[in-house]
Formats: sequence, C-alpha cells, structure tokens
Amino acid sequence: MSMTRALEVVERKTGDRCCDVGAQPSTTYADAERDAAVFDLLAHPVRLQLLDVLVRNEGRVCVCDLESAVPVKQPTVSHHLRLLREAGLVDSEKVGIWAYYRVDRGRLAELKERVEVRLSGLT
Amino acid sequence: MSMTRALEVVERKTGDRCCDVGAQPSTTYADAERDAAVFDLLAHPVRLQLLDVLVRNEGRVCVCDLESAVPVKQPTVSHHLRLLREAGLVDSEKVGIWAYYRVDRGRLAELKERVEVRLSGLT
DNA sequence: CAAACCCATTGACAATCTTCGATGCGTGCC
DNA sequence: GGCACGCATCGAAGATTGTCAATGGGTTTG
Repeated sequence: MSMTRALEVVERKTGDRCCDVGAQPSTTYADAERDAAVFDLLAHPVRLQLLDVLVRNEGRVCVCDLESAVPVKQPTVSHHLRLLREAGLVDSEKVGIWAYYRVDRGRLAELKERVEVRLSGLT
Repeated sequence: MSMTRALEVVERKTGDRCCDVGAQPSTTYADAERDAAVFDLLAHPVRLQLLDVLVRNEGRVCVCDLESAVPVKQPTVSHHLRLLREAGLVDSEKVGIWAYYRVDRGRLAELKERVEVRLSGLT
C-alpha cells in the first residue's frame, strides 16, 4: 500500500471516519505562533513607514523626524517605536535633547528570513 | 551638490529646524495600509496552520479535517476560514454534507509578491 | 534659575480581535 | 418523517490594540 493520505479523492460517505485522520500541518503550533508574531509586528502601517524611513536613513533619525513621517501624534510614534525596540528591530541612542533611532540590520535580516521560510512553506 | 538629505551627521543645535524637513517614507500611507492588511492576515497561528494544510493537500480538505489540525473549536475555525475567504485566499465548495476548502494559488502568489516587494523595500 | 525643547510614560477610552456555546440550516441515512 | 451529521452564523464575553491628552524627566538655551 502507498503512503498516500486518507484524504485523497476518496469518496466519503456520511458515516466515514473523517476528523480523526485529518491532514496535519507541517510545522508545530509553537512555530506558527512565533511566525505569526513576526507578521504581527509588520501588520501596522505606521510601523511599516517607520521602518521604511529608518532603513533609508542610515543611523540618525530622531523621533521628531519620524513623527513628521506618519499621520499620528508623538505618543503614538513612541508607542510603535517601543514595540519595534522590544522586538529587537531597532535601538535608540540619546544625544543631547534628541533620541536617535536606527535599525538593527542583522535583526531585520533575521526577520525577513523567517518570513521567507514561512512563505516558501506555502508552496 | 549632492542630493543627500538634511538629515546627515549634521550636528543639530536645540533651536534648529528639525521636524518639518524630516525624511519621508518611500511609499504612501495608503500603500502601507494595504501591505499592513496583508501581514495582518498572516498574523495568526491558526490561519498560518490552516493555509499550511490547505496548500499541502490539493483541493479537498473539509472543515472537520482542518479542525483537527488546530487547537481551536469548530466555530473558530469557520471564523478564520471566513477571513481567508474574504481576502480571496481560499474558496469553498459544498459537496453533500461537507464543505471542501482549497487555496487560490494565484491569490496566494499575489500575496507573497506583495510581501516580497515590501520587504525588499526594507533594504 | 527659568524657559523651551524633545521624548517616554501614564491613564483613559474606543475599537477591534479572538474565542466558544448555542442555534439554525441543509443534507444524507434509516 | 425523524435523526444524526457537518458547517455557518449569532451573540456574548474577555483580551488586545491603537490613539491621544496630560504629565514628567532630562537637557540645552538664555
């Protein structure tokens, strides 16, 4: 007998065993949770725009610059920056009055890699 | 003169014009919203697992099969399937008692393309 | 020192999301 | 017809998220 799943074009009849032999996903749920968290971080237009500006301006962007790049107020910008920082994607340095943010390109590459792997799994 | 932004390593002093000459993102906010919606769709472990199973089982997966693949109850599975369907990523066909779901691989490819473009913009 | 400035944090509110029990609808079986 | 089944939907509850005014802390300027 082949290893093909009980899920083929086999015509089921109402009583047939159905739900207990189901196809299983190729990753653990924990992996799915980890990847979902990655997508979640990118699932907001403000965060996408902030990352965009930060990537495009090597190293020295202050919060007020970022604030002028998105249609939300300063506390909201700080909020989203905090999320990005807690995820390790950006870090900040205080210089005098200002707080300069920059992307951690290594972390960003890791994130992109996780996205690639997950998407390539959706062949 | 080069085209470099006013945002270089120029030492600012407190009074200096700062926020009104800020670096702008490379995409419109509307584009960011559209892409954020794509990431949002992927930002849940159940939806990732459902897509995984659907992609891996060409065409004929019923809801009870999907239900056995994720740690949530049937109404929740139906809920997430609805989100995927409304996004055009999957469609369903009723055959007798069962509802068979399948991925729209064209739509899935479009989604992956949008992700790729956005991520490649984060150079 | 006082004032102005930049930014983080707090607190409150509204909106959205996630989940599941209960229910209803359509279908096949006896 | 009556029953069991598969699935969608509804309704409610709790959790999470997004937003901003207000506030406070740290710094520079005058």
